Amino acid sequence: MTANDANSIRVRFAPSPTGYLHIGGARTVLFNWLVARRASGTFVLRIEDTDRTRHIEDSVQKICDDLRWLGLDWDEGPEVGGDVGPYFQSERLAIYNEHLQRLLESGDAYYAFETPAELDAMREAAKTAKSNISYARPDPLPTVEEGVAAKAAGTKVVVRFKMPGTDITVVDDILGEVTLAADQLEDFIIQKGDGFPTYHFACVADDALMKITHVLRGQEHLMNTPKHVAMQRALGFDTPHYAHMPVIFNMDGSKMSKRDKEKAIKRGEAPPEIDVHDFRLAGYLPEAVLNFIALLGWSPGEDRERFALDEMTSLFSIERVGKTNAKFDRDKLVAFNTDWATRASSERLLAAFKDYLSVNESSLCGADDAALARALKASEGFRTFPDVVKKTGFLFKADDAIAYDAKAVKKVLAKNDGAGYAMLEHLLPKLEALPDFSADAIEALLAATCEEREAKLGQVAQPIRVAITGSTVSPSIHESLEWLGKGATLARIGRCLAHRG
RNA sequence: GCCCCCAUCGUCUAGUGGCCUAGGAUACCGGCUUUUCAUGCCGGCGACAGGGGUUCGAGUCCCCUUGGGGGUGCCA
Repeated sequence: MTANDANSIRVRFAPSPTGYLHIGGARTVLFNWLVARRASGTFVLRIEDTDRTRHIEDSVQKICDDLRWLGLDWDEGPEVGGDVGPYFQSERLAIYNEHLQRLLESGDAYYAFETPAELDAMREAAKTAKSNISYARPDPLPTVEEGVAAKAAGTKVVVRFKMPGTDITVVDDILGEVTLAADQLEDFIIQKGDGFPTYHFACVADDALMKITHVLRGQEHLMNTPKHVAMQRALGFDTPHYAHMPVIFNMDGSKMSKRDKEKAIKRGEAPPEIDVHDFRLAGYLPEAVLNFIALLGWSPGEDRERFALDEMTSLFSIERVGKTNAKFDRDKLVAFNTDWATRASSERLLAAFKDYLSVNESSLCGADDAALARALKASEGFRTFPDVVKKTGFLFKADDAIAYDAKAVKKVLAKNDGAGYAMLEHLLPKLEALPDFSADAIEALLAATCEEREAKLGQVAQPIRVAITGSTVSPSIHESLEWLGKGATLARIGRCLAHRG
């Protein structure tokens, strides 16, 4: 069976280009992608750019980049094309108009002339009247001719879909049957005053025309579905399988919104990661992000929870997607990342680390692969990539660029009448005299020093650490010194001593 | 207001009438390992929202209440 068989599964992810890919959107893509790959079906990427006021430049590029970073590819869509394109809704206006005409001719849609202000007033009135429906269908309905004439005269007109007046039941693969009463369903706009279709209409037309068989989307779309089903019936389209997934929230129960970042900055806090790109910048592994978000609303059972994309693909099924909204627990994500980083091959880790440095325009970008790989190795057990930089960054700096952390200096060097400084003074000539500046030789020297001074290793190692890194964090002291080299080690200790007082 | 969806440890979840004195993960607490920061290992704390039914038996089925979420746009 090939992906083009008439009965094969086709799914889609249809973002609107309003910025980076949101982490919740990533979960939606993932589940769709999993359904497609599991069934050897087709995954379509479609851009819903029908709202010109919200369009943000470069969004499509960014979304594509984020998907690539996650390792989720698409079979049809931007950059790759396909047989049922175009895949940008803004390029499909002629197609929408054709189907809109059918609706107009069959009487399932009609022109409407209310202005936005008038509609606002109607909504207000409905509110005070405690009515379910705010839009009163005109009686008699405007004729097509009246609509065309009004348009020709330059009046902004919209087209509304005429709901059938019956209850509508949606069959959802996650939620089961959901019925909405006729008196809850009012006529809605399918073509805006600017001639663009609304989401409802474009989505229904495209899903049908692109032969989408399964629609997996967020639960916020559940109430839209009866409208979509009604249009499908009027248009003679098949209704695809629907599956509405639970929503992802912040730990405090609020929505995960891009605005959270600005709010946090205003409060002087670090901005939280919200978009996929944020997690990339923050030094997470896409494997960990994917693994973590897969578990938000889905579980394969049997207490299994660590798996890569290929394992997820064979484990996934819509039947096992839950109904309960989830909260995004960053602590657990960090734990997953730590685990994935520990288990990743050195090649994989190096590639991911270089990507991290690159997107952050880090000064370590210029370092060679061997040095970076060594930094990774020396940082084993790190949680996210910033930890690696924090731990090994001193190796990539000039000797005189080391800044001393005041707390570290006080605690390790200045305390006890400058015991740390004294230790450095004691150590400096010994290190200088060391013919072989290897980790083993350094270890032997430090061990001997401990014995002769009746000191613990920490009392010897910590002053050195602060002298060469400016902080109390580095890889093992032996490894650090060997790597730094004799010249830089002596220079830094000398400089540290000179800074005293 | 009206409509719809949901409800197991702080969090993510397993559980599809007896295997549940409710399992795992993460967080938290304690201990061990350790030259720093991490990691790792061991142990502990910790939940079926409440109330009615149904049944020999309910976390699992039904109803009500409460709580959370969503919809009610010329946004998607």
